[in-house]
Amino acid sequence: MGIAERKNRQKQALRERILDASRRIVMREGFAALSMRKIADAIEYSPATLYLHFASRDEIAQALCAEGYAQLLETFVPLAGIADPAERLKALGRAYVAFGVAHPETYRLIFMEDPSYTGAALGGAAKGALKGEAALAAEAGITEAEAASRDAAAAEDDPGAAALHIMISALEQLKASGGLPASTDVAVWAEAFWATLHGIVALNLTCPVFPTTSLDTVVAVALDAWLGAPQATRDSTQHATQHATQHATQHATQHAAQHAAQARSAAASVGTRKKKSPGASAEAAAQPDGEPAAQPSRRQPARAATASLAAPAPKRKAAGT
Amino acid sequence: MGIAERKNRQKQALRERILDASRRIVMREGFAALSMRKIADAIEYSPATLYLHFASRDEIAQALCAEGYAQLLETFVPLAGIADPAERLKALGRAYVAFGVAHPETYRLIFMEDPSYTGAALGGAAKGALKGEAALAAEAGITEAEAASRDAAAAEDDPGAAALHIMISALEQLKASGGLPASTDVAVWAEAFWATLHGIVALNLTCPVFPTTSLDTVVAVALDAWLGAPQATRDSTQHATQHATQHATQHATQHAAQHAAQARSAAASVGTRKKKSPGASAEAAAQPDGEPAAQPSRRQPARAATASLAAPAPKRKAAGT
DNA sequence: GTCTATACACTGATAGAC
DNA sequence: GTCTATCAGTGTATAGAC
Repeated sequence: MGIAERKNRQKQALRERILDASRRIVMREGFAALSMRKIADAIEYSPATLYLHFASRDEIAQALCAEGYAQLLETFVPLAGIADPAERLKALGRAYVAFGVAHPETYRLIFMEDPSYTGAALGGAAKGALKGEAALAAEAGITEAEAASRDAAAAEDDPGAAALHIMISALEQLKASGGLPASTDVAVWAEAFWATLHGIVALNLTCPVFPTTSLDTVVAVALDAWLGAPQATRDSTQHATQHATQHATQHATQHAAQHAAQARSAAASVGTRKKKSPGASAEAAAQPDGEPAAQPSRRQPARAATASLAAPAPKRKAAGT
Repeated sequence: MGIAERKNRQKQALRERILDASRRIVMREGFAALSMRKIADAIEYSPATLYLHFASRDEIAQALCAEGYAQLLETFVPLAGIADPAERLKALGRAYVAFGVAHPETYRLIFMEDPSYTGAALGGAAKGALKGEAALAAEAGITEAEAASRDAAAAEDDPGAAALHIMISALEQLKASGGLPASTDVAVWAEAFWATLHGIVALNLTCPVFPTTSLDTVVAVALDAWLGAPQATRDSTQHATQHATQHATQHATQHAAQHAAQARSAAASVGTRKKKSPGASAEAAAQPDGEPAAQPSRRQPARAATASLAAPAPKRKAAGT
């Protein structure tokens, strides 16, 4: 069956080329600029060929989403080893925001574009993760290391669920160690916490005046609100929600940022897209390096100064112009 | 100059008709389905005519955004009268989420679609609002009633800034009355708080598995995290972030929901859009009532059960199919 | 089985005739 | 002021060549 295998390999290779080209287009021009014709031009095939490998543009987008989830998970995994659950959650939160800011197009695609995209890698499994598998594991006395390895195993199946798992188990441990009231509903708490992080990233990507000061400061305030001030033992202050806006959390932020930055070298994009430029796609395909040649974006000067990580957001609008 | 005035009136009338038709299309089929041709069909003019009143589709969208901001502000104004600043902030938070869930297409358009839309009504004025005008007012000893009337005055100019103002002044009062540490940076706190609310709404509109339980519960947890448990005086508990997940906050939630629901009668939408149906737009235009004839959406059965307010989210994807 | 060429029904936007 | 005709683009479907 060598022939069949070779054909299969070729098919997979073409599929990979399609995804490569798509990824490049999305990162260069934003998801809205991703068109079947553009992909076809980039890989030098006819548009119809794409449909032999993907049923629709949406399916390509979902494949890219799966990659994005895996990428986000990679950002989380090394942080799962942090001993203190509260610190671990904070590190995860910072890494989450850093990821969204460092890879705006990826984040947009995964969490802000379409429910079918978001659900693609966050379907039933994620629901299971939120519902209490972790709770059972924690109550059974599973160690952190064991939990981490189980997360890693689950990662290949469903990165989204795995990422959730990392957070949930930290939460369970925090609760078990008295860091949270026993009455806390872990699933609800986790969702609300996630929503906070998502809100910060989403507003940063969408709202021109957010944040007015520093993104790190906002993140620090949010983490303190949810997890208490860092160096206090959390029973010495009478109002744990606030205090210490920009203290010792800084180094951890930088660590997370570093990690996120290395996961994928700077997602740059074009502020003002060219109108026509025939052959631009072919040129892109010829470029061997997958990542873009950083082209400075000055869409919102205030933004560049305020975000600690490079986070240009292209005007994503394909259609005809 | 009676002739000129009449012409001006006619021009304004057509502009209004364009916006009316656009609003209807967005609420029926989602923003992505808003096309110039569809609007033109609805008002029975040629597509080119639209460009005499709006420079582009984006400009129409921005006009719709301005309406949406005003609508959101209307939801806030009556809540500005709540005496206790903490309760006021909670009511505002609940109203915000309720608004987003009740008017998903409006919310999407305003806060999740495009930075230029979000910035349209939230430009420099909002930045000013966050920067400390409110702080000065509060320190000068301005009463709540006076502040509210000033907000109302500002509303016509910039609803977005006015809405922010309402929140910021509540925050200032809370801080002044000792509800927050003196070291709190009000602008940062407000942004982080807003991000939490936005995250809840945005995930609810985008992520199929959010929330796994009840939206109200998640909101309650988030409000407690930021503002402390409701009936405690906020210094009796050693860890104020948690406690009381679903206690007495319920009646207030219902109040907010009621208000949001009355502001605009149920934003319904179409789950699976028809493929062609020539004449559908004209039919829509003929319908005198601006609001849609509720057409049940069963996109995500879990969603309908989980959200306490009607929140169908159409598959927003125009393009050709 | 793989792929291309062609076609269809759309999109936003514009030039120019009336 | 309004419309017709048109441009350059879109996702997708299908007939038919290899």
